Amino acid sequence: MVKTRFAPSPTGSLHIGGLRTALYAYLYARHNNGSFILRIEDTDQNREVEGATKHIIQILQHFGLQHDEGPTLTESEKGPNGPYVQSKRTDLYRKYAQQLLDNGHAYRCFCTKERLEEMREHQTKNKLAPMYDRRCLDLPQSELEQKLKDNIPFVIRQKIPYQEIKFHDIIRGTTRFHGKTIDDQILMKSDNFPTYHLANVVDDHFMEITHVTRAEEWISSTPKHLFLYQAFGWEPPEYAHLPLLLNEDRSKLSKRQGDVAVESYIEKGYSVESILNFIVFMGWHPGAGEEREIFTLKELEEAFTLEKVHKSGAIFNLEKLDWFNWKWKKENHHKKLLEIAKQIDPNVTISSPRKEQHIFTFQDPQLENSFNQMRGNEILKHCEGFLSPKHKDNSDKLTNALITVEEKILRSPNEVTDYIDFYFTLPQYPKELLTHEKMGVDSNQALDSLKACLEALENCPWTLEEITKALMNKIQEINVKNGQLLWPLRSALSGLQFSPGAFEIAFVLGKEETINRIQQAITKL
RNA sequence: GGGGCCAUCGUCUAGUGGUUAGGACAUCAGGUUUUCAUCCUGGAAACAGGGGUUCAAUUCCCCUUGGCCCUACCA
Repeated sequence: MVKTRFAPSPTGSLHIGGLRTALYAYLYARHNNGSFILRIEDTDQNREVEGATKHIIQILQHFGLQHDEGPTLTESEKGPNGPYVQSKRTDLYRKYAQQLLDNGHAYRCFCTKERLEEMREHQTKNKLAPMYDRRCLDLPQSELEQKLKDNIPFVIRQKIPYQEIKFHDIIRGTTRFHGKTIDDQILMKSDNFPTYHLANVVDDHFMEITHVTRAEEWISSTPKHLFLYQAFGWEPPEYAHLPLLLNEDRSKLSKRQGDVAVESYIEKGYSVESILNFIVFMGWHPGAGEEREIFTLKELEEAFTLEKVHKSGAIFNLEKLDWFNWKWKKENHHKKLLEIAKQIDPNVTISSPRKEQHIFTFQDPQLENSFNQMRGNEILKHCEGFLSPKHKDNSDKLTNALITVEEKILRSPNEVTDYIDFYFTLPQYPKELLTHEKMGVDSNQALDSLKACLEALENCPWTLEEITKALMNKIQEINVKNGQLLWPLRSALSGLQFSPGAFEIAFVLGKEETINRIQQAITKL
């Protein structure tokens, strides 16, 4: 059975690259009806961040990447091969470190950090590879015993065999290394905690991991791990080294050059689906003949194979994420509106002048009202967190206002305040805004048009339909082009260069405020 | 310095020993729309370079170049 694992260290919020690594491991396990394990690698006590483990579990859960074995939110664990937190397994690592010592595959090293530093400095200066010089490899028995008796701190180093080693990687094929180029790795630190290399091998073995999926940066450590498997006489797992996620300048994706915390993308309003789709395609593609652009998690589970993962890194470019997010939200929003409309009025007529845009015509204006109310609530869900308090007071007005900027909110919910503020406060604007040369609106025309609007709206019942009808009739009556009347009206009502259409704005503002704004504009001209 | 990995439009990518090298995002132009957006149509845009192998190479091999990763008592 296939068994994969995600093994993060709890050093802070989950990195977006880490999420992708987890996703690939999860998908591969599910694709093969295997299991997916979460293991916490907290062997560096200095870097551990309080609450990070919980945070990681929550994020994985948020994305639906349920693990079959590992720690849980209730601080218990599930699975037969626990504990799944390395700091609780230290006895195991000590036992196997001792075994390595006994078999001559490892040795104690008493060198101080200062000496190691000096040695490295010297090597670098002489253009040599910085590597441990094995001074402590063959310490005479008496000296060794004396140092132990004196309680001199030591580490345990792996004795790397000076021989060639090759291994197969599912993504990259065969790679060769020579032992002579590999440093004698520290396996146990002087605080008696293991390093990644030892803990990782021991755990993967006892947790029966069949496929190790991890980032490319681990390739050069793989021979060390393989030598360890050799020393223990264990069967190594299959490896798949994943391509890196890159900064704009092609270096490894880092905090310094942008946001890498998964959490912050969730906070910014990116949906689970869009994040998942975005990251899964940075480094993988199902191959020829695949035309779907957006996958559900289930569909990904079916489609995913490690063989189709790419070799080269991918630049983490947010433009596409924005597109995924918007596309997904839009589709879902319109699906939902369709549902709601049919629920409210089974006889509703729906026309679709454009792709994924619908015009709903209800039998009864009363039904239309309740539909609009629900529609507004739907939009509100997308932007609630970004709404400024001063817009929250008038709920009817808010609902209608939101509907007029629906698409824009789906695209960037965080800008909702900018989109709707003009409904609540008329911006200061120059009188030039009311004119438009290309459309044939000079200030005389603007004045005439606005006065005509006043006439048209004076006795107009205040529904969107009636407002539209009244103004369009007026346009015919005074014989101007649409834009000649509608441009000055729209700009008078919004005070903005760009805004929703004049009819909708008038409807949202209400009769009194509409007339008021038109009159204000007239005094400017 | 040593070791390793990688290389198709700006970005994510499809693809093949013979293709007009395909798609998406971004971008540009035109159209629809009272403005912006949306929507529709169209355009520009890539096989890093040099050698082989071959009738034929973007595809296979080698070299060069470039980028990246590792080179910690971090993972």
